[in-house]
Amino acid sequence: MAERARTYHHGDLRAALVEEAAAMISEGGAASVTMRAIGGRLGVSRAAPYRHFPDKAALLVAVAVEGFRRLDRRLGASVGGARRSNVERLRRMGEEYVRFALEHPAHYRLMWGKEAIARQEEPELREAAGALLERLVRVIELHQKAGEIAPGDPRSQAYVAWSAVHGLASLLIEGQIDPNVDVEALIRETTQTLLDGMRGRRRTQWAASSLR
Amino acid sequence: MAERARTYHHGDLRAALVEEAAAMISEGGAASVTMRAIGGRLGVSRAAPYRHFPDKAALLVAVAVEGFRRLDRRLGASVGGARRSNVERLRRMGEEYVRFALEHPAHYRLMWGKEAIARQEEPELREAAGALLERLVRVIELHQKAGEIAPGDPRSQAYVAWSAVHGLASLLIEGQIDPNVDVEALIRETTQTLLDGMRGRRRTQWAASSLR
DNA sequence: ACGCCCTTGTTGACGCTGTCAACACCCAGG
DNA sequence: CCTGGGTGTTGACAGCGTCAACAAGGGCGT
Repeated sequence: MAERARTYHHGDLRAALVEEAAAMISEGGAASVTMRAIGGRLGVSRAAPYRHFPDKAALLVAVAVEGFRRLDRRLGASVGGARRSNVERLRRMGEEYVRFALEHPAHYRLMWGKEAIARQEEPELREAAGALLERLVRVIELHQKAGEIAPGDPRSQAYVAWSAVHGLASLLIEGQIDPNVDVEALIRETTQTLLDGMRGRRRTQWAASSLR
Repeated sequence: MAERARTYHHGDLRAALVEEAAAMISEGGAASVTMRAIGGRLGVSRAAPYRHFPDKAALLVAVAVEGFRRLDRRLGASVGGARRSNVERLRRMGEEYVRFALEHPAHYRLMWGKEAIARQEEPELREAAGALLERLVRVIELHQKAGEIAPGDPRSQAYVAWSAVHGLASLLIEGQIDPNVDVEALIRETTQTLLDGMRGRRRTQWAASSLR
C-alpha cells in the first residue's frame, strides 16, 4: 500500500497494471484478465488503465514484453554463476527455456500471443524478443569458436535452436504430449538431438545418441 | 445452393458451419469469426449453430480438428506418390508441415488454440493430433530400420521432430523471424539439423553440415 | 393419407465485455 | 493562492455469447 513512492493519485499505476495483469494471467489464464477485474483488484475503476495504455491489447503487449525480459534474465542467469564450460551453455539455456514455459504456461502463451497482438507493429515486443535472440546468437558464436558447432550463419542456427525449444515448450504447454512420458527426459533428448545436429557431421563419433 | 442433399431445413448445417468458419478464419483471422457473422453468411440466425454445437468453443474445436485432418492428409500425400527413398520421407514431411502452416497461418494458429480450447478435454482434437503423431512415428520407425536414425523410443523421437517443425512454423507465423532471411533455406536448414541430430553420433561423417 | 412429434431454426432478452465522452479530482509550478 | 493538466470516475453504448420461449416443417407410425 504505502511502500511505493506514489507520485500521483495511485502512484505508478502503469507498473501496477502490468504486474497485476501478469498475476491474473498466471492464476486464471488470459481470459480472466478483464479491464473491470484488474481495476477492481487494484482499487481503481475500469477506465483508469486507459490513461496509461491506448487499449487492452497494449496492456497485454506490455505484459508479454515483461515476460520476454524475465525469460531473458533467467537464461542469462542459467549460464552465468560459476563460469561453466562452453559445451554446456547452450544445453542449459535450452533446458531452462522450456522449464520457464512450463512454470508460467499462461504467461508464455501470451508472449506468443496469436494475432490479438500484432507482433510486427509492436516495436517493444520485437525488441524484447530480439534481445533473447541476440543472447542465443552470442552463445552459438562461442560454441562455434570452440569448434563444438558447425560453422555457418549463427543467426539462422539460432532460429533453428529457438524453434526446437519453443516447439517443445508449446507442445508441452498445450497438452499435446502424452502425460505418461518423462518430461525431463524428453527435454534432455530434445536438446541433445539439437546439439548433435548443430555439431555437424564431420567427426568420428562413438556411440548412438543417448540421453546424457 | 441446391447441390447438396438437404436433409432438414438447411441441409447439413453442421458441415457448412465448420467450412464457413474455416473460410472466415483464413480471410479475417479468428477474431472475425462471430456467431452472428457466421450465421449471416450462411443465411441462418445467430443461434442456429447452437443446435449443432454446445457453444462457440466447440465449433472452433471442430474447425481445428478439420485442420489437423487436412494437414495429416497433406503429409500423407507428400511422402506418397512415386514411392520415394526412405531417407527423404521425414525431410519431406517436415518441410511440408511448415509450408502448410505458412499457407494457412490463422487456421494453424487455431489448431494450437491457446487455452480457449481445453485440448485435453476434447477427445476429437486429441485423436486428430494423435493421428498425425502416429504417422510421424511410423516414418521414424522406417528410418530406424534403414539405419538412418539412431535406435530408441520412436515416440519420443517423434516428439522431438514435431517440436522442431512446429516451433519453426510458429516462429515464422508469428513474425518472430527477420523478414530478410530466406525462409525456404531456413526450413531446409532446420530439417537438416534435425535429421543430423536424429541420425545419432556413431559413424564417420565426411563434411560439415551443409544445406542439401 | 393423415397427423403427431422431434429435430431444426428464430426471436427477444440478459449479462458481460471493451471503449469513449464528460466530468471530478488533486498535485506541481507559477 | 490559484490554476492547469495529468489522473481517475461515471454513465453510456455497441457488440458479444448464450439461453428460454416460440415457430416451423418434414419423417414416421398408424
